[in-house]
Formats: sequence, C-alpha cells, structure tokens
Amino acid sequence: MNYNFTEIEKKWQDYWEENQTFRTPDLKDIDKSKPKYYVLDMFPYPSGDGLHVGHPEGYTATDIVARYKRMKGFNVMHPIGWDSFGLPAEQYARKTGIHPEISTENSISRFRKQLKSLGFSFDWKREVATSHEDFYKWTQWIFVKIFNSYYDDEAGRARPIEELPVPPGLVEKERKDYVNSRRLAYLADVPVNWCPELGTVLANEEVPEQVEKGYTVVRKNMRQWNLRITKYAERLLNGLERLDWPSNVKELQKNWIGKSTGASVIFEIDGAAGRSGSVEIFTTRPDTIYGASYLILAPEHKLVKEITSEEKADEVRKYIEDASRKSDLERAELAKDKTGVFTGSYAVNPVNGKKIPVLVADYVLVSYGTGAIMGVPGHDERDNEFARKYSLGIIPVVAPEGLDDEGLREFSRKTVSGEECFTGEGVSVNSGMIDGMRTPEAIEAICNWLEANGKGRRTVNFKLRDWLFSRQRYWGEPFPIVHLEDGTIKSLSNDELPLVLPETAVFTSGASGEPPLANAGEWVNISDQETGLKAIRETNTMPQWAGSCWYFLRFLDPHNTNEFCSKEAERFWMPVDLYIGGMEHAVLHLIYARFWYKVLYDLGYVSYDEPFSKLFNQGMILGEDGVKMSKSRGNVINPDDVIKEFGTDSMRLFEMFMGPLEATKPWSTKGIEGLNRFLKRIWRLVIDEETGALSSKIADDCWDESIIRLINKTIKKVTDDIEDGDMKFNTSISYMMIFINELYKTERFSKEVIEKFILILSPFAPHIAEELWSRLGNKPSIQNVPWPEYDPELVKEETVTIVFQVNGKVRSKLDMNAGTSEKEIEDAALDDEKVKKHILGKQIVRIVTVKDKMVNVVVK
RNA sequence: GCCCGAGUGGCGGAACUGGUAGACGCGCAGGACUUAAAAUCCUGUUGGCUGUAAAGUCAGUAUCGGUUCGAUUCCGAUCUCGGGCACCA
Repeated sequence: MNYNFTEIEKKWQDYWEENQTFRTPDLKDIDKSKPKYYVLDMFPYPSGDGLHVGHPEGYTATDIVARYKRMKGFNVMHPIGWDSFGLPAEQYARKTGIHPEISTENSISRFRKQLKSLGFSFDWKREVATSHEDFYKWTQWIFVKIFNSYYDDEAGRARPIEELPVPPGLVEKERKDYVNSRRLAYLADVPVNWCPELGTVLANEEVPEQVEKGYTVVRKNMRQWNLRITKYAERLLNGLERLDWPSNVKELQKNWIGKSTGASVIFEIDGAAGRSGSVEIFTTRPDTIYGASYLILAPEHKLVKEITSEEKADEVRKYIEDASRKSDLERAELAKDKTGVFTGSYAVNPVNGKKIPVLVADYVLVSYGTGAIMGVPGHDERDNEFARKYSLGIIPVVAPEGLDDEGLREFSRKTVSGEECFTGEGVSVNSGMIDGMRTPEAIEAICNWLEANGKGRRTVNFKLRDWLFSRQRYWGEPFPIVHLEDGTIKSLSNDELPLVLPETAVFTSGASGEPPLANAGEWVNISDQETGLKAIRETNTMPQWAGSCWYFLRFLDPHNTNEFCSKEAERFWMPVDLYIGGMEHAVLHLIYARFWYKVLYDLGYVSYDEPFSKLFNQGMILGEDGVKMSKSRGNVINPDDVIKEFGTDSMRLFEMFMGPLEATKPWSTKGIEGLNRFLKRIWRLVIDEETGALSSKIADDCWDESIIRLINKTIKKVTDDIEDGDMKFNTSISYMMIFINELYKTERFSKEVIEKFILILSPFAPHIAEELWSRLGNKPSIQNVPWPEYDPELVKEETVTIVFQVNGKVRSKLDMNAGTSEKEIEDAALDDEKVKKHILGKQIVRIVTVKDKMVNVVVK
C-alpha cells in the first residue's frame, strides 16, 4: 500500500473540518490559565488568478508555528480573511460588465478552496472580508471616530473633538471652520497625483508602482480627504524601538518618517521698491548660516508674489506656471538640471546683516519644512550645484577638523572655486560668533542666539506627510460623510452605518475626477434627517489600505454586532505575537495600521499602543529560471498542479526546505521530488507496502540507545528552531532527514521513537502525520497531543571528536569522552603519530587547548 | 548619489558566542534488485597534485590587506548582485 497523498490529504482535511479541530473558542469558553498566541498572516487580496506559490510560503511558516503552539498548550488564534476591496475587480468590471462584488466573491471562493487544500489550520469560523457590509460598517465607524477627534499636542494624544478647546468669540461659521481644521480626518485642496487612465488619485507612495506599469501621473489640485498621520510621526518613530521587527523594516519606516532636527530662521526681506516682510527657512545646519549666499522659495510659496519686483514679475510668473505643470516625478527627473529665477528682492542675514538675493527654484519643495531654504553652496551638494550654475558666491564656513594653515588655505580655495563641497561636520570658520567651534557646539550656539534674539528657534521636521485618504473609485468603503447644502459637513451616526455601496452599474469616473459614485444620483442626493437640509453624500471611497488597518482586530470577535471587537477579546489576544507577510508592505500597510491602532489606543478602544510585536518578512519565490515569476515569462508555478503531482505535505515541506524564510530563492521541481521521496521513506518505515499493515521493523522491545539519543537531539533541534523565531525550518527538516536516514540503517526500532518523530513532523506535514499517527493505533487528532519533550541528558554528546592542529592546520582527530580534561587531551595530542610527525625537530612555542573541541600545537 | 542586505561546491543551502568549511537535499557517478526500465536501496561526490590503493599533500567561503595560536565568522578597503529612498535642506 503506497503513500497515497491525494487520498490521505482529502481524508484529514475533511476530518479537521467536521471536527472543528482548529476552532478557537469564543473568549468566554477559553481556558484563560493557558497563555495566548496570536499568529497572523497578511491576508491576501483575492485576485482572479488564484494563489501563486508565494502565498503558501508564509502561510506554511505561520501554520507550523500555530500547530506547534497548540501542541505546546497555548490558546492559539490563527485566522484568515480577504483584503477584498481593490482596483483590479473594478477594472475587470469595466472590461466585462461583471459587478465587482460578484467577481470578488468568486475569487474568494477559489482562494478559500485552494487554502483549504493546503491544510492550513485556520479557524475558518473567523473568516472576514473587508468588502462585506458587516466588516466595512466598522471601517466606517473607525473613520467616524478619527473624523471626530483632534490631536492634543500638549498631552501628546488624540481626543474626542467635543473636548477641543475653541477660542471664545467666534461666530458659528468660524467655530465650525476652527473645529474642522483640527480634525484628524480633514478635507483639503491639495496637489494630488492624478492618474487619468485609472481615473483616480494615488497616494505618493503608490505612484512609483503605477508609473512602473506604464500609467501617467500628473499633479492636480483636488479637494481630498487626508488623515493627520503627521501628528503621530514622533510616536510612530519611537514605537519602533521596542518592536521585534527586522532591522531593515525598522530602518525603512525610520527613513520614511524622516525626522530631522534643526532650526527655523527668520530672514527679513529688504525688497525692491519697498517690498518687505520676512521669510522663515528651515535648516538642519544652522551653523552654516554665515555661508548663506542666497535664499530660495519654493514656487508655490505664499510670499513669492509679494516680494517679486515688477521688472521680474513676468519671468517669475512664467517660472511658477512651468513648475506647476510638472508632476513631482517630473520635477525629480529633471532634477539634474536645477533651475531658478531671481525675484528682484533681497533678504538680510540675521547674524551678520548681509544682503543676499532671494530666488525661486523648484528644487525646493513647498511641502517640506517652511518651503524655503537658505542656500549654503559651500556645504550642501544641491546648493553647490545651483550656485555654480547661476554664479552665486560660495563661502567656506565649515572646515574639516585638524587642518593646518596651509591645509585650510587650500580647502578654502577649493571650496570657493567649487572644486570641493564639504558637507560633513567640522570646525566653523569665517563665522563670526561661532568661529572655531565644532559643529554640534556651533549649532547649539546659533540656536541659542536665534532664540534669544527672536530670529528663529529649534525645529523638528518630518518627511512624513499627511495621508491622502480618498480615491475616485467604486470598489471601496464609502465615506460615512454628508455635505449639507449650507456648506458644512457631518459624519453619519452609528445607527446609519453601514453606509452601503449603491448598486451602480457605472464604474467609470469623469475626466474631471468625478468619482463613479457621483453617478448614483439617488444614493448621492439625500435630505439630512436631523436638520432637514438637502445634502449630498461624499462620493470618494477609501483606499484599499483602510480595511487592512484594523482587520486583525475583527478576527478576534468577528460576529460582534455591537462593537468592532470587544474590549475583553482585544485585551486577551492582542498584540499579535507573530505577523508574517511580504516585504512590500514594510512601509505603507505597516505604518498605516500602526497609526490607526494608536488612534484607537488614544480614544480608549484598544489596550496596547503597538499592534504587531514580532514581524517577519518572507522572501520571494522565483521561477525555476531564477527570475521573478510572471505570466509573460511563462515560469509561473501553479500550486494546484504541484499539489496534484506531489501532495500538499510535500509542497509545504519543500517550501520550508528551500532555505531561510526571508531569503529569495528559486523554485525547483527536482527539489520538491526530493521532499516527496522523504515522505515516502517515512511512510515505508511505518507501513509495509505489500500488506498495508504496520512495518515489522517496529518493535516494542527495541531500545537502541543511539537512536534514542538521536530522536532526542532531533526533538531539541526542531523545538529550538521553532522557538527561536528565525524561521529557518530548512535545518529542522535536515535534522528530520538525518533521523530517518539513521532509522533506515537499523533493523528494528521502537514504536515510541517513531511516534515521537511523527509528532514533531506533524506541524510541517500534518496530513501524513495524522494518517501514520492513527495507523499506529492512536486517536486523532495529532494536534491534540502534547509536543514531545527531550531529555537534556540524552542530547549531550557522550563522545566528542577532538581536532589536533599544528600551527592552526588540522593534522589529526580523535574521539574522546566528553568532558575529558584539558591536560588529558593535550597529552593525547602530543602522543598522536601524525602530530608527532609535524612537530618533529621543531620547538613547541605554545599549546592552545579548548575543552571538547581542539588542541593547537604552535611550533617554530 | 544615499541607506540597508547579501556574495560559500555543478545547484538550493549548512556551520552554536572565532575552533573539523561544505550538514541536509538536488544533480551527477558507480553498484544492488530487475529479462529490461521505472521505483527502491547502498556507496561516492570542493578543486589541484602524488599514489594501483590505503593514504598523503597543497589550495579554497567575491577580491586585497589586518587582528589572532586559529577567521566563512571580527576590522579596513575594493568589486559584484539584490532591495529601498531619491532634490526632505
């Protein structure tokens, strides 16, 4: 009776389903004396193509951990669901006329079936989909909470908007405007990335991906929803420190948040034709202020018009117009050739009274800092390039430390001529009050002076921008917002949620950027219950990230109709103990989800301030040819085919055996054959293929000590590999193979030994494990059997191979009892024939001995 | 350009805190079983040189250098590949 994986896998999948083996009980029914473990996969977007082999990689890893933890006696939460809103379904609808809801449900069914065929131990009773009404009701509910909150800068947290102190003496309209200007979700006319082909705006971070696909993205001013994530910049940055995340992801988020510390400085304008005012600039190097030879305003800077002289007005206006037509991307691409125009006005350097020209240049971004900079061409690469192009003066004000007079002269000459641009820290020169100070000291001194004289202050800036939160799409969460005819906006009340998507059949947006929902007249035009005013609904929808910002909370209490998740369930299960997904979500999803969680924390709906304690990124699986799988290359491996040919257990095992989880590695059909062979070897060890009965090699009275030692070592290795969190299951599988190879060499082995082996195999290859476990006469499910312990005494080596070296080269080896004294192994080394041969006639200088390891005889 | 990460047999990859480099698998070679093949089992497999063999010997973890009795592991420089950011002042 051969190893019939198809039959076995079907049988046990049915068994698990019928017996609800992986059901995590509701909170009230849980044995709370046992520790909890929340192991989460990044839920998939159910695309029409079905699963690819990359999906099972991460899912297998989490499944191994989940099954292991259950056997270790943990309460395990291991859910799955669907990130089911998204553009592809909508594009498909435009092409075929099939409603996104229908195609999405079809895709979900397909994904569900495929995931079930992989034997993952998900609790399917907790399945959720972001596009289902009972899910997005709560996405909308959270949005309303965000909308109705403001950030209390002093307390450093969000609060309900009712608690916002409003300045007295405001009329109703002013009061409303004031409140609206503080909300964590707000409407603003912002320059957005408009993609005409997709008919929607894109978040900054989404642009590169779409451009790569060949879409055009242009800049356009549109009234859009934004979330005030910038208020959380500092907390999002600091929170990273405590997380057990890969350092590169932390680094990416850190760069994305982009904190920089410096000063803002006020320059008075000494303008042409009596124009005046002042410009505030931001710099991280206030110590270089004596080297400022010009000021630059971003084209969109408010002051540009005011300070531009009449004779320069035409030129400046034209420059601004040109700049406004460029997208951010174009600006960046054209960056190599910096351009700018003189405004005709001058600014006065507060530290030395020097008059310097004020220019407009689009290499300065309006959205960062104050939208204005001081140009220090001696010590900033960009300013240097610009100054050389427009022949603006270069003044050396920071010299590298330790230069002598001659060196300093040379350095100055090179700086002035533009040959050198020193951007590092050093010693201030030509810098009045800070001459001779080292950079950190000089920065302090200048900041103190600026603050004392009211010319500036210490400032912190972040690269992080507010999150552009609306999209002109159909297939997303509608905003629970109405615009009243009096021009005010209000959020829906809880009993009006969910605000369900209209069954509109038109999925195209207007060229002007009118979203598809604007076509649904009846849905859009309403009258407000409370005031009786005419109103229109918000017709934008939320971006795909919205649902994934909080789905991990819904899993904990998926059928709760009163709350998005009960506080008790949240407190018990959160934070997520292990979160596995692809590197592509390192910044966006993971920063947005942290942000929402922190808002919910501030408002008292969750009890921790970070949602994901440990994060792990799985690597990509490449095609057999070593390049990324793609339809056009024809190197795509379909998991369904693999399962048909080799079975799920082989596939799971192979995906883990290919290498460390985080590595990018190529698929190999030969490789999976090897793992299939391994499972067949295990099968034949237990089952007599002729008769179908248990193998006659299994005996109760056979206690081969070396095998017992080996199974203990194998248990230890597998246990340690799962516990240490490095996700290197390739070595666990190697050890299991070694064990099986050894077992093949023995005549007989005890039932207990093979049972222990099957237990540790079970998280990796659960179907064959269940089958063999029950054939050995045990009651299913193997998932309910405790994980085997190893005997620490038995994993210790009794004999160790001592290496004898002469001058660091291995010359001989000897097996000795573990724990033999250094003296003894040293004597043994000196007594060794081969060692003797190599030290013959030479003088022993030194002998290095490491217990249980080696002896190195150093001779001359 | 800047910031991360990685370079180990024909291939995927092992090697604990510096202590036998190449575990395990794939591939390949040889053998057993078979009329034959597949399947299966067993043996070998970093390279060079010497040797019929046993064995010996040198080189070897991208390259060059350093620290050390001893370096895949630590330090410095260089090269290559992968990923991210890209005028953030």
